[in-house]
Amino acid sequence: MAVFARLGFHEARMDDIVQASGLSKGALYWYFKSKEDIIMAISQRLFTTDIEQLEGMLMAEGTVSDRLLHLMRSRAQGLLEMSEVVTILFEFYAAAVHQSEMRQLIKSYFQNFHELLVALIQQGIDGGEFRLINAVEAATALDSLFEGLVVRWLIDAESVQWDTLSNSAVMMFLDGLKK
Amino acid sequence: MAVFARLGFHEARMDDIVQASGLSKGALYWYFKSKEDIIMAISQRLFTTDIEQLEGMLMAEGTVSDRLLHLMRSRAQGLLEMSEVVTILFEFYAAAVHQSEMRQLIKSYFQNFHELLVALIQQGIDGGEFRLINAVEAATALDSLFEGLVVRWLIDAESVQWDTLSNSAVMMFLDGLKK
Amino acid sequence: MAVFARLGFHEARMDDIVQASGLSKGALYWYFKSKEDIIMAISQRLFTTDIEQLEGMLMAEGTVSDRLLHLMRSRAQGLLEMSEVVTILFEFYAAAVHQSEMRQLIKSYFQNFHELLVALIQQGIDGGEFRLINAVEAATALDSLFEGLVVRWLIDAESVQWDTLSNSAVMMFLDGLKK
Amino acid sequence: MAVFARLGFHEARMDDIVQASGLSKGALYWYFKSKEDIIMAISQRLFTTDIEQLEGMLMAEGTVSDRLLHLMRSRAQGLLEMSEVVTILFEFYAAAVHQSEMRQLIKSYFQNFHELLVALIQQGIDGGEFRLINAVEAATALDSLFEGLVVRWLIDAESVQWDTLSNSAVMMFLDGLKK
DNA sequence: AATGAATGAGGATTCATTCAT
DNA sequence: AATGAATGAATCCTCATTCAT
Repeated sequence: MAVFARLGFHEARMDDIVQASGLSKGALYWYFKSKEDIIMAISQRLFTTDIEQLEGMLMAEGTVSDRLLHLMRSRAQGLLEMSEVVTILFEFYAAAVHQSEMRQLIKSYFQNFHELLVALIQQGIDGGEFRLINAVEAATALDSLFEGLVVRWLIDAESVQWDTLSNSAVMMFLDGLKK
Repeated sequence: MAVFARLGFHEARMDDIVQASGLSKGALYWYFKSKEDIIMAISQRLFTTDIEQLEGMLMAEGTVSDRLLHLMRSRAQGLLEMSEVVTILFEFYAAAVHQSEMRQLIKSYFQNFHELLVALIQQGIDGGEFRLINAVEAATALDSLFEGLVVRWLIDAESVQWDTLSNSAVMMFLDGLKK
Repeated sequence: MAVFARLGFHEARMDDIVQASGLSKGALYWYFKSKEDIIMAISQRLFTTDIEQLEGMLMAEGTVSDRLLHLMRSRAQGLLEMSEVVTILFEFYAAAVHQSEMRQLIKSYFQNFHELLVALIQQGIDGGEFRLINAVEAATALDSLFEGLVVRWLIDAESVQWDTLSNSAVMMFLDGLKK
Repeated sequence: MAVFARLGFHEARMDDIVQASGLSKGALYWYFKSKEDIIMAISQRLFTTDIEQLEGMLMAEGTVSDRLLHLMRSRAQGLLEMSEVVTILFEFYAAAVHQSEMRQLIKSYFQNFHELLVALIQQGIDGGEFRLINAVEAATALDSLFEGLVVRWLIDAESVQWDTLSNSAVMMFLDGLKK
């Protein structure tokens, strides 16, 4: 992951990975049958949702707004922790456009979050915390808001201050949903 | 652009471009000194803002909300019109991570929109249409919302219905800004 | 051909061919898309019968025996002239076992000679020169006699003296056909 | 042998042999020190003449013609019995061209038969069954006839009907030798 | 301005063989 | 005797770029 993050999928040479991994060329190919295979393995790790954690959110205490805020903050936290490595994200997105396997994987990843958001927002509506909005559209918007912040951050790190933004941006949006 | 959109930057061969362009190999190199050069030329075309159009927005009639809505809709419209070709977007983003020239270009592109949004939102605040919010943060959020929709759309076209979403998602958000 | 004859298909490196041909690596691949392709091209040249020459035999003057003898001698002559290169023959035969394209080619090559022999022998029977034998079987035998001499010669050059053998061996056989 | 017959020497991987043999990689290398070594071991088995059987021929009852006919038929029988595996023959011949050890082995194998044939034919001459021909040349021709049938058969199985041919072809030839 | 044959450094992959266990 | 993970030299092929015409 470090090698791909540093050089990109195409510029990264198998020799770079050999060196970084401490494996021999043969050993690397013993574990992964091709460069492509390594990329797929990484994507699997990167785009696998911790479903239990998500479901925990659904059951958690507190207002829906608070929980959504918390969810976004913890996702932001996750990104920051692996910031050395997230730069590959676009490589995966780019690959997804041309490879259906990759596309499926990322699609599912997106959908998992999306479904959680829909469920949470519906809770908010049912519980009288939110107005009678379209939960699916609201979830898509919130999803996109987050995804867009990630994009902006990757292109121009300084333009996105996670600590303040993940609060204020999401709160602004949630304000629009509230009664 | 069509070739790159179809194959991606790395998979696209100069011979593919030669064929698609109807030029000879020599002629292609007569006009562009390298593959890199073609990519930069495309990026220049893709990430150049029509400043005048943006400034027109600032002066236009109507409520700020309406104008923001209109802006988002026309950007969405623009994307849809070149949907054959937008799939290269991630390639450019990926390239931006490793090449400062590309990064600068996209950064500026983002910033142009961002500044317009800041100005518009400030108008809204000053005119009493919006609450006393942080205009920069609100603009970043709105920016990101749009950018995120694009990402989701590219990965999973069906999950983003531009015609309804660019309305409702943005409106939801704007509701959060309103008094 | 020289390279393959010297080293065999597998031991011969593309670099050897590059060197022997005076081409650059790129140029070699410009003309032949793979090593396989070169081998197929050579086989095409090697296993292409000069049909006209064969047909000439059919019309020629003289007894059938004389003409058969002459045919065998001229085939032997042909082999000797390219003796530097015939050593690849087994490589082609071995390849034919596993590749149908190669097998077809060699099969046709064999069949061309076979058909000529059948026709000639039939002439001999019809003209009263030969006994009432099965022309197809006789042709197969004569074919095989020649092919077997080639095999023995390639394995053990000294055991086959073309100048005397192509005479005496064939004549012995023809004696068996005569009235 | 089965693996080599199916794939050829070069295409056959040690892993293929490992799998086919049921041995582990280490065990395979415990018994054979290299791929080459396996090939040589197979060749030894394949190109070892049953000298006693041959000598039996010399002493056997019956006319020389009958015994020659019987010899050829039993060789043909032998080939048919291992027809799954004979396809490697060309691989060995091809190898013989470049490796003197292999060449020697096959040469000796050929010579054993050759010497038997010479002896038998000489018997025929001495016994008045055959004309006063050159026994060595006649033996070479008969050898070659058989070898050529094998070649034709391997390339185009249908063109050689062993049951009828090993009779008629050889008989035709023998007719040429008879008084 | 245009052509397209030629270049060759570079790179992913293979696979016979080894060796610690 | 047996295992199978590990080795890395060797090889085919690619493809952006050049340049004589």
